[in-house]
Amino acid sequence: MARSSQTEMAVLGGLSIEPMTAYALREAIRDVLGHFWSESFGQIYPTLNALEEAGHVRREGGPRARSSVYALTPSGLARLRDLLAEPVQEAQPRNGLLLRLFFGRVLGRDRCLELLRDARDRARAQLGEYEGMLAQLTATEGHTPDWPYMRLTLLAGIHQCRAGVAWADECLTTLEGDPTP
Amino acid sequence: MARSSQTEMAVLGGLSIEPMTAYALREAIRDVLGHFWSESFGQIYPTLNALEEAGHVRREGGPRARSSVYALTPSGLARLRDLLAEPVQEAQPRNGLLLRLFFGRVLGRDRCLELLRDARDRARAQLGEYEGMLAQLTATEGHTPDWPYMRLTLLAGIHQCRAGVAWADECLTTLEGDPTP
DNA sequence: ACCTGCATGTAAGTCGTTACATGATTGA
DNA sequence: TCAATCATGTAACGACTTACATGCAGGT
Repeated sequence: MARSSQTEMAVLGGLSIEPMTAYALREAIRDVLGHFWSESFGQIYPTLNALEEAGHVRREGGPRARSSVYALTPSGLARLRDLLAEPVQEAQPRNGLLLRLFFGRVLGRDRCLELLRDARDRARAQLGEYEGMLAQLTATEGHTPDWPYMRLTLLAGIHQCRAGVAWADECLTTLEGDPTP
Repeated sequence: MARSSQTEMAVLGGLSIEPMTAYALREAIRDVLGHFWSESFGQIYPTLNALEEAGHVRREGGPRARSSVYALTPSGLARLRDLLAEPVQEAQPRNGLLLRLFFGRVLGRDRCLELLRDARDRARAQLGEYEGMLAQLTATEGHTPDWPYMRLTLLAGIHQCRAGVAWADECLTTLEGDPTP
């Protein structure tokens, strides 16, 4: 068994795009899924070993080679399908920014304004990045069957950022106009 | 030392609103901070004990009483201020819905459409709840100095939900119109 | 008499990160 | 030759959840 079905899903899914080394897999997860997923080495290596033992991935190059490429087997693809079909399990929310703002009376209004301005600026910067990535992706339309699905996740990031900017702006306006210190 | 500064922050913050029992604290965190924070009993009790030992909270009623109320001490308030001023540490993102959609080619278009419709409906329902809560909160304007800060976090939820609905709608339109199976 | 809700805690287990240890390859 | 990057793994630790164990109070 892999460490968790969520990690297993990300690993099998990554290999369903194309075979690669554990190292490349981690980079791909960081660079491509980065805005909605993350895995660390400490998860990826044990998971790959477990998946190999279960016959869900095939290791080419062997453990002694300087680099081994993992590829999905038919049973691995079936396993991925099963995992993807499982109900979505939401992580319980933990938003450090909102926690600090909620206790804003203790933190002080000025600090809250700083936090909000910061959040807005980061959301704006992030939005620019996503829009650039979307433009790049749009240029390669049709190159891969994964294209429409990759686009979905980028759009999610874009909508989130826009909402973040709008929220921070609205809050800044009301808080700045507030006479109470 | 408490288990983690994040849990400590939530616990001290809760008691900064008003003194209460561990049980009530957990309920308050679930009901009031629920849309952006969560803590379980297994975290709250040990944290309260550690905080009492450190002198940051005072326990009234003692461990033998059927119910003991915890109150913030001056040093606890100072500790809370320090914690709130610490830089926000973002949890690494883990969005199970987006992970599934990203591998949508394997999952199948129909399943993806289901997921999106479901996400949209849940976002809509959630939005209604938040708007109700905001109306309720607006009615008690000025009753507590925490008011403007509570409002911020509710607004965040509302903006998030609206973005979620708009995103799902946009994705549904493009995916449904897509001829590729 | 019994059930529900309030209340307090512990223990085991899962999940995940971080730091450490190691070594090959490649380009400056 | 030296640094950076690619590459593979392990061990220790930390955080958090879940399930369990217990008991009182109040209403039906």
